[in-house]
Amino acid sequence: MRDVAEHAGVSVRTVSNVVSGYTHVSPEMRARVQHSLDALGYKMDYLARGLRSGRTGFVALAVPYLAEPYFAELAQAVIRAAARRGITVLVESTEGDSETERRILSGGLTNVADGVLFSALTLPAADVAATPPDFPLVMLGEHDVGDRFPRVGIDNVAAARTAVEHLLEQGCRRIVALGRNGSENGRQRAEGYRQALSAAGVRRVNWLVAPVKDWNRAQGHEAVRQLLEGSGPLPDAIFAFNDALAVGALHALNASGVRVPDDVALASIDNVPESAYTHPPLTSVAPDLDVIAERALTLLDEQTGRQPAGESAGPVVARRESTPFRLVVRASSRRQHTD
Amino acid sequence: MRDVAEHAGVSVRTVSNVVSGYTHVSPEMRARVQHSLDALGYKMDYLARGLRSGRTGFVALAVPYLAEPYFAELAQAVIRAAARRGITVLVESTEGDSETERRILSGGLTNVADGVLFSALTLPAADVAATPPDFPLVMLGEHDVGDRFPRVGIDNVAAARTAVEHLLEQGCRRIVALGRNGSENGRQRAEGYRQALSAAGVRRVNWLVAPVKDWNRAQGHEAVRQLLEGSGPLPDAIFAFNDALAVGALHALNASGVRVPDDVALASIDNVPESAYTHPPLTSVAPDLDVIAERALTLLDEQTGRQPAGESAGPVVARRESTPFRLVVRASSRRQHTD
DNA sequence: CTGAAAGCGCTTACAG
DNA sequence: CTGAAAGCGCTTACAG
Repeated sequence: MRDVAEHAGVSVRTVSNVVSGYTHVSPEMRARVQHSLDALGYKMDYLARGLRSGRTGFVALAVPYLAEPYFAELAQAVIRAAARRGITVLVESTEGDSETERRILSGGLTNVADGVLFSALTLPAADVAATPPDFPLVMLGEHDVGDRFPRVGIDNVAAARTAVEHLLEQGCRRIVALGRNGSENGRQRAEGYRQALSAAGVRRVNWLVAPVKDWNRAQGHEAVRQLLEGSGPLPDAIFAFNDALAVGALHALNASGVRVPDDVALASIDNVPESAYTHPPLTSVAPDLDVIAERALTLLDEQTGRQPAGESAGPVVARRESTPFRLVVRASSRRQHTD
Repeated sequence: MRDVAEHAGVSVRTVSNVVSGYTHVSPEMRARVQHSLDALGYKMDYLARGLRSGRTGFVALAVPYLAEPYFAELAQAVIRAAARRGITVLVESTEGDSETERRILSGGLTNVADGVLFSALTLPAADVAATPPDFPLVMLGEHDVGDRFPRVGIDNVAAARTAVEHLLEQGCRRIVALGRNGSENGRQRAEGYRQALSAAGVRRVNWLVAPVKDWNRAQGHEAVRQLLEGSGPLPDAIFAFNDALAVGALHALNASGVRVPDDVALASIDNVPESAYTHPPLTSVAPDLDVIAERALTLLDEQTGRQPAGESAGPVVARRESTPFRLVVRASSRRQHTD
């Protein structure tokens, strides 16, 4: 920058003003500086800027498993939304490790990022209450860490209820839930499941499986395999807490020659791209990831811009933002083949 | 850091030595400093360190589509490998945009990362030759940008040949290739396909589809749907250039009631997790992503540590590293049901 | 509208 | 083995 200033015969202040898009620079001055900028091939060092200004232009995104389709999609959506704002995303994959989650909460990413978007899995709300993070943070998904920080995601109770209501409409009555209510996420989806059954006056089969942490294909497969090996009566539908579990379930069903949806219908939540290509394709509740990403970034901005003139250094007003979702009906649940 | 120094009654130099793990510090001094470090809750500002030392501890990874399972897996592997070295990964998704790729090549990520791992899609080798990047760079995958920079990935010719040889062993003779040879990646996989057929003395059907850039489920589905609608004779096998295309192909096959593998066998490359759960499960060539990530990081390190005592500021010795792969045989190609 | 100068939090020759 | 000091590339009151 000094070189540029010399080349243009101005002070570094002026160069800084130009590259930062500061308004009060005369056009001819701006043109002259721009010329030198180009001539010397100047490239802003964002780190140095960050050191001085306290802002880096980075946002960190921490997810449990980047390779799980849902999180990969989410990350993609966040990167897209961030790019629109000219900010770069730093992706961290916690691998479901609670130590890593705790480290992130205590600011492990924070001197390199202006804020963090955090999709937690195991983090106890008590920890958050004990040592509240002192940096801009927004939680993604349902994991509950108390209400000190905003959270954005779909209304899981409603999403689960929607999926189960759909199965009921198809005539299913023995609907099993595949997942587990050990996490906040699980509790909410289980609650939606119960609500739908109660409202319809249908007896709960209430059969819950799969460890809390791993809502993946392997767990879904294993759980349903065991169900099929058992001697009990088959359910006539499975509501999986997410698509990964549903894909695993479908695999077990297909392998055993159980017909989907005729013998057992299937519906779940996430609507990952893969679900449109399974055999049969999966009915799933689709969150709008672009909206989630957009809102999350906005809520982060609002925290960054804190500390106004007055004294209002109070805690962030926690908000629970429920983003829209829709049910995508596919063959896995379509009993009466209407189309 | 100054505060810590004061608290411990030493100079900042000493504090810096301690936190950097510099060897020549007396144990008692180290202990005293450590005590102050803990007492004050010191946290290193890596940006400031980077500004001074010229190294940030970040590595950038640029992939075409983060949400494509293969790239999500790759990113996960790179993040894991980087974590072992104490470095953080910055993930960029180019969305297959050549402008973005060019920007990355001209150093768009470089003042924030010590080096970049780049899985390019469209970047012309000529561009790279014209303005060779002046930062540590290693190319991932087969995209050819000339030999100024190391490249790591599987040997695609061999991988494709392996898959096709396997189909031939199953008795298939009319083997169609699903993909396109417009990219380097495509050329190599097409070449492997040809080699396998020639070696077996089998006539090429040589039927190539799907745009260069989008080897995804939708393209695979569409291409095979059109094939099935055509009046020509059906192939007895499809070799898809990657799993995403294969998943799409399988979807079209299943929808048309074509039996896999009995009518048409199917094999591809990537072995993404999804492929173990399709119906039937997909035969695929599995690259070892952990090895790729590990080697890529090592090759980056070697470039960073350049400029030895002597004058050898010559160009990096470009190396083509071929990482191991193995064929995972699943039901989609198993003609004689041996297990 | 523009200059001269301090400082963000570190590291690293240079002395001792 | 440790100190005092310069400087990485920026931004930003403070003057003018």
